[in-house]
Amino acid sequence: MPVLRFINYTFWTLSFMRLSKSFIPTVKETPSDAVIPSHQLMIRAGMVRLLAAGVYSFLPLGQRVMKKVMEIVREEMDAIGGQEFHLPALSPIELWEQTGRVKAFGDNLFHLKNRALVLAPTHEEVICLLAKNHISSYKDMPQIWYQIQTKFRNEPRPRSGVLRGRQFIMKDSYSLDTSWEALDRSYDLHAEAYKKIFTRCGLKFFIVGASSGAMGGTGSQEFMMEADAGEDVIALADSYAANIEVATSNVPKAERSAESKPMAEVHTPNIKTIDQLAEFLKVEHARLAKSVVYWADDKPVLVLMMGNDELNESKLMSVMGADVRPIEAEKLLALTGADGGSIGPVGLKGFKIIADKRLEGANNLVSGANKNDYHLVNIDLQRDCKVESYHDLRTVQAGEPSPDGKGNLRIVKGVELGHIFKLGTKYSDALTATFLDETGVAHPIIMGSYGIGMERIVACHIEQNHDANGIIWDKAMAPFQIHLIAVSKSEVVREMAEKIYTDLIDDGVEVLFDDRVDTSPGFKFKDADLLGMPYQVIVGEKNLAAGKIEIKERKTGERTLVDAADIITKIQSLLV
RNA sequence: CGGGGCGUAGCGCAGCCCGGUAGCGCGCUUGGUUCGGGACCAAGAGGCCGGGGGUUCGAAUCCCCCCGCCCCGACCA
Repeated sequence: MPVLRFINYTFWTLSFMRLSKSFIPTVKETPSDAVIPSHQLMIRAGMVRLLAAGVYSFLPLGQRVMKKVMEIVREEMDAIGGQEFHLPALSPIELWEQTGRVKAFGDNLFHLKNRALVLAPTHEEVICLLAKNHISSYKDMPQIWYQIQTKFRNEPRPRSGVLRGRQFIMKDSYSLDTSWEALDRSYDLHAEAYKKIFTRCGLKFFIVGASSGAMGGTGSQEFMMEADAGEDVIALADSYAANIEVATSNVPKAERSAESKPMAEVHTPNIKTIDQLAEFLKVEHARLAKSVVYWADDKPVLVLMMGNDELNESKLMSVMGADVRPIEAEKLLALTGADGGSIGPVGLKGFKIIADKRLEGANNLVSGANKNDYHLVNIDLQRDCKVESYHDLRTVQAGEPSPDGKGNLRIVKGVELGHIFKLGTKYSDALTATFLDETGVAHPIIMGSYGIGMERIVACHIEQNHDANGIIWDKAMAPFQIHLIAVSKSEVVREMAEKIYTDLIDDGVEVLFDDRVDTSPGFKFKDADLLGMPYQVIVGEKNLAAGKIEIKERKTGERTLVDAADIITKIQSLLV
């Protein structure tokens, strides 16, 4: 559509550029600070430069790619009825105090010294405030509000280039609904839009069940890309995928024996670990109830885990509805009279006691006697102590059977591209954002929130699409579709290349023209592969003498000779 | 925040152990020769050796403090 293309480069951005006049500072050597391919290549291709830890300048080429991604995101958000906003980065701190998130974000929130403002790390509060002031009737909903805007988070350790920065661009959207069913619809619309966005961006991704963490709410899913550089750990099976924070598996429970034997105290000198204990007492791990002691906010809680099962802090946090942290060794001694290896549930006073589901109803168990170097054997959790409740609290391990019965779990690392949350009424309650229903009764607005990391899409695309020579852009993401190279500075070559350049511009084709005169052919080819446009159009003297122009596909390396007269038509056919 | 590494020309690095006032490659400038896979020759420009303090006749080099960057961990919508 020629008209759209016209709009494209008139109002949006120039769709053509001469390399001789552009600022695209490519570098030959791999920067020593960069470890992962996307980071190395984004620097080498002149897309970004570091300004401070976790803070990057986007240079023209990088900015073009970001704009491509933003356009895709805009189109898909608009398609589900989203309305674009631009909310401020500066935000009054009182607003964040009202929702308890000054504390929740802690040091991760940037505070301003000379005003009572914070730099917004996300925008639930601002959205909710707008809703509180202007949404008053069920007739005003549903709404989907979004923006593509810079977020600030004081990450303790930025890393992996733009994958984890202290400042980054996020597409964040928020749904406002009158009911939980309506929230489900808004949530599903987002899930579908996200699938389209990541597919259009040429990313291989998968969706996992996730923890809501400090965002609060009733459910969430993450859109992940498998990558060693990732910071999330994912459990995957044939048809199951979940963040390790919430992943479950079909491991067997500790069996309850028919007979509960009498409990007895056993001297276990110098036994510190579960493995030593199992060896010393000659019992299997399923008979051991390991005690792990945490603070849940300021209350001590003893958690019983089977054998060597690892306690999952995220799960514990959800169960307790509180911040959790391991208890200090001295405090533990003071409260129980024993050290870490000898703690148990029997006769323990002042502790909330919960246990992993694997131990539910078990008997003839071994646990600490709350006396150093002593354990109790034949504990019956129903008979001998008060376990308040059982929950899934363990961290799954690779090789365990999938909870849906299909295959075994494998554990992979992933990068979180997007995250969608059913928030519910957490923010509308805190800020009293209510609406009146058909009968005139007030209810809190039901919210959802949804985020996509823009830089992550770009970096992940490069992680998945590169080779030893450089980036390999997908057409949808490429800053330019065509990298036109005038191989030599001979008159005929230059004239032909110039003609192709202007013809492509007239046609609305995005073209980067390597018109540099004092640069050797090899240098131009290396740059072209590094920058990674989908097609290179190579105008060289010998081919041209035979009336031919070469097209090289970056992805396959495949070269085609085309009659000079047909070159524009040929290029057009490639870009359909 | 804990552990480790690094900071010397725009970039990548050597020199530091063993103190004597700075070097290599790339890039850059000028001239010339090249022109299909990061060309060659010649002549140049460019550094408060991250900052401060100390030791010493003398510090890039040894000692102390600080700052910055990277990696591992902790943390993380």
